[in-house]
Amino acid sequence: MKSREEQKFISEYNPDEYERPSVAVDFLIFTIEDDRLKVILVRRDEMPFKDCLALPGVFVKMDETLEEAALRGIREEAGIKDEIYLEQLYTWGDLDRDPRMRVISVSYMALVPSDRLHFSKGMRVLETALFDVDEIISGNEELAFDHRKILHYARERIRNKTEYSDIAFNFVGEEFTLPQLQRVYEILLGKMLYKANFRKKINDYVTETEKMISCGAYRPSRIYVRNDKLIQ
Amino acid sequence: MKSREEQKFISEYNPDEYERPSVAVDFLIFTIEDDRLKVILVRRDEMPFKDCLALPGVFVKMDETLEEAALRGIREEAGIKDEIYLEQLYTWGDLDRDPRMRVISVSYMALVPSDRLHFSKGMRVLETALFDVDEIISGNEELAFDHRKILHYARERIRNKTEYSDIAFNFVGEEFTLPQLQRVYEILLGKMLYKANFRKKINDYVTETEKMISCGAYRPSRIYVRNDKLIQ
DNA sequence: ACAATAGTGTCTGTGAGACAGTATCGA
DNA sequence: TCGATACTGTCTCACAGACACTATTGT
Repeated sequence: MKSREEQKFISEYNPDEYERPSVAVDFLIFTIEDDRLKVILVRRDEMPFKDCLALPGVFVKMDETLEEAALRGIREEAGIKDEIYLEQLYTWGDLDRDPRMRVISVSYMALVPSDRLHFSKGMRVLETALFDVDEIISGNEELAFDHRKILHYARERIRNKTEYSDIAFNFVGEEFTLPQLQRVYEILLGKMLYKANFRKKINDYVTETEKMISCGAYRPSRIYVRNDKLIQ
Repeated sequence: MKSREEQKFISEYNPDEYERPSVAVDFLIFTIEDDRLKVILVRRDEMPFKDCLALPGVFVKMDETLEEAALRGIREEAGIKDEIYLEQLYTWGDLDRDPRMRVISVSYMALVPSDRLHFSKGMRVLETALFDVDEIISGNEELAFDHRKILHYARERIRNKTEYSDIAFNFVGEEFTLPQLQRVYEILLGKMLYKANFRKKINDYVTETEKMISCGAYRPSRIYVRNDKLIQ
């Protein structure tokens, strides 16, 4: 039997000698559908939190990076082949996150246009579907683990970054109209915007094409592309 | 021997059955000293990267949260008793970060006024000292692991948040003069500021006191405090 | 012609940046 | 009185916000 001092030394400096937490990656796949910000959630088919909604996630394997683990899970869950916007959000390490054992979760968020999503129901899950983010956050339905908190954190991050970055572009395809893009901004910011001001603001980030599109009736819109897509 | 399919199933869904990475917390303790942004680094006394500079860090114990692990390490390393500004930065999970084994590192940064630091040399370390951040980042000295990348990331974060938040206040004490605070902003942003403009900008966040202070010679400065400190 | 959506011109207020000026100390 | 630092007033210009206006389609 080792002395208490030796034990302390070992547990602090030699990670081979003491218990390790599990490391998971949870991912928030956001999209815009029917004029609402939505996120992919799964309904759990096992304990704990059976029948509850949860963020999809995977455990990190020894031969993959965190981002690779996230992409693997996202590909499985949402059937996305192409390149997508992926950003590490935050790492959650509370002791009682998971009642079974100590799990540290690194959360990633992906922003995708809705037409790129093709999800199939995953294993050990009752359903996989898109849910209205605001309704889930302020609703009464119980979410598994600390996933409501994570979703709330991500929602704030999106709102903030919409103000000072161009992440909103990730919700539209390569080609888009300015009314479409403005609608995305309005949904993310939760407020209406003036057309003229919006166009002045994003003018430097977009380039007009020759193409027009009639979405429904009335005057058609001009199709634009992102500037950096052109430069490449 | 289990079948390949069974193996896959287990490795994906039952974290008890497969190998886990180690989880560490690395912390960047920043302060301002001699008109420079500085960070606490240790010189390693063991392999790998023996004699190299490294960020201080600890392995996360099973009975402490990530933030508790960071605070424990910071208290040991920098002798800080009081409450300090602490912010999670990013989680680094590349496969070859540590040549010995798979280590996932959650990085935290702390911002402290220099008069609160009282560091003693830690165990298994040759020295613990403050280093000029810009010199380390652009210098030639080898840093252990991916710690130069982490330091660079933190430096950018500080610069960005100085623009749109009040984190700079964490480098001064409870009481401060506006010339002192302006100097902090200038160091963090890497550029000179106009007195009048600076004062207009921060006017809403500070409250003047009756006290004055003569730092050296010439006209003394008025002492200010943060607004939220007064409200509490 | 009219309804509905796409797109533009312009006024105003706010705030950052630049700089000149005044105030108060020690020597 | 002078040098050095603390502090203030104000001009300019860019830009976000608000709103009115014109343009182009389908019915």
